[in-house]
Amino acid sequence: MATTAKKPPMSKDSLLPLLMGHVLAHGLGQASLRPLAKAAGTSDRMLIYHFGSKEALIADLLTHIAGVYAAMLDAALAASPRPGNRAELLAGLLAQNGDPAMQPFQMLWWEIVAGSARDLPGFRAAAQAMVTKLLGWLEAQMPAGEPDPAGGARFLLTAIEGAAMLAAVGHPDTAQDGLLAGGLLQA
Amino acid sequence: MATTAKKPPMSKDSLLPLLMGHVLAHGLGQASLRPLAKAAGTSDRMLIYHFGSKEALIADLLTHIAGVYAAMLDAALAASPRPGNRAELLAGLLAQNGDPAMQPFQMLWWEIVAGSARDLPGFRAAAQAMVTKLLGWLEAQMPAGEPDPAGGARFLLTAIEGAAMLAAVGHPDTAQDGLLAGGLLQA
DNA sequence: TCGAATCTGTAGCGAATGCTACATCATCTT
DNA sequence: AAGATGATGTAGCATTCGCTACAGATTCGA
Repeated sequence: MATTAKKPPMSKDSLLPLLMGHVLAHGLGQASLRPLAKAAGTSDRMLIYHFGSKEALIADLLTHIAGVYAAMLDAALAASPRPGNRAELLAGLLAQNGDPAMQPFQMLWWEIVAGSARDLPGFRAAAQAMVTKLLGWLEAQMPAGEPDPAGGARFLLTAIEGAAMLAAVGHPDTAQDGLLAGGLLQA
Repeated sequence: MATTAKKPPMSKDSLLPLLMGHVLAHGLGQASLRPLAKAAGTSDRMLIYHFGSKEALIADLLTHIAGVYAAMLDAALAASPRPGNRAELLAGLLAQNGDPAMQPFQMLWWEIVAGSARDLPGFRAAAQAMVTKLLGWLEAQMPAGEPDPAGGARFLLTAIEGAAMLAAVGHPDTAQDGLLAGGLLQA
């Protein structure tokens, strides 16, 4: 009689989005099996069954997150008009990074960077995938008439990531000022 | 008879350098009381006694690390000649960041950034202190005749941190290429 | 239909976690 | 000398950790 859905068959693919939600909300550092399982509506027992180990779960989860990120960029690329110049592109990127909706993703990103720096299993690959994707997206978004789109995209990427880091440590204006002084932004 | 030193009185100040050594070697994420105590030649019991709680210990440790970092920059400032131009300064900074001896510090740095992004107690303050110190150091190191040393320092800081992040995630050349394309480095 | 393979729940294990109770020892004041 | 104060060791507690053993349940092919 009850409206409870009986059999949505559980699988990695059905679990990963729920796990991602928990990790976005609470961070990777505090991600232990029982809370993760609770967030996904299962038990730690099942997580181990499907993923084999926590280490494998985290690795799978990171690749899934990288995939979601890539899809987001693809959607953004299809939706947004090509900016007219570098400053406009950079300003848009900074605004998007600063968007509160992006904050959980940003916080997760720094945990991935830290894990990548320590070469924890799965972290380096996910971080590289996301950076590579972002770099490609940037090249595609470079304004028409750029003499060196690849180099320009790499330049912007470096600036964006530096700005994101400074924002993360509570120097929100420092990067803005620097990019203005460097002529990458217009007042 | 034995040459064992009996009473070096234990204190926060005597413990912090040893704790820092352990954290540089193994990371903050795996820093639990018993291993930390072992590295410092004590017991978890004593760490709690001196610091009150693990949370307070970590906060004290981060402040200490920020102080050590500041002292390192002061020493470097006194020792190094003023570079002749921005590209020279930037190249020197990138080389220093890439130095293998700096790698433990870099890995720790990303953990601090991640903690700061999540606003873990003590992390934001330590990160801000270090960034502020580095920014001041950069301003003092800006080549003579710079029209806007403060803005230039912020610009370089953004670039350096972006480059460091890209190196941490296994894109070691991307930032280099970008900074070349951006005219901040000379080939 | 029936056996086999695939799922899932319950219960728990051994280790590690942060922290505490209690007793002991050293030192310092009066 | 006597007591007070601070420092240290031993032992343990309650909780959480990743993971496993075991037993039902379910599903699917023969």
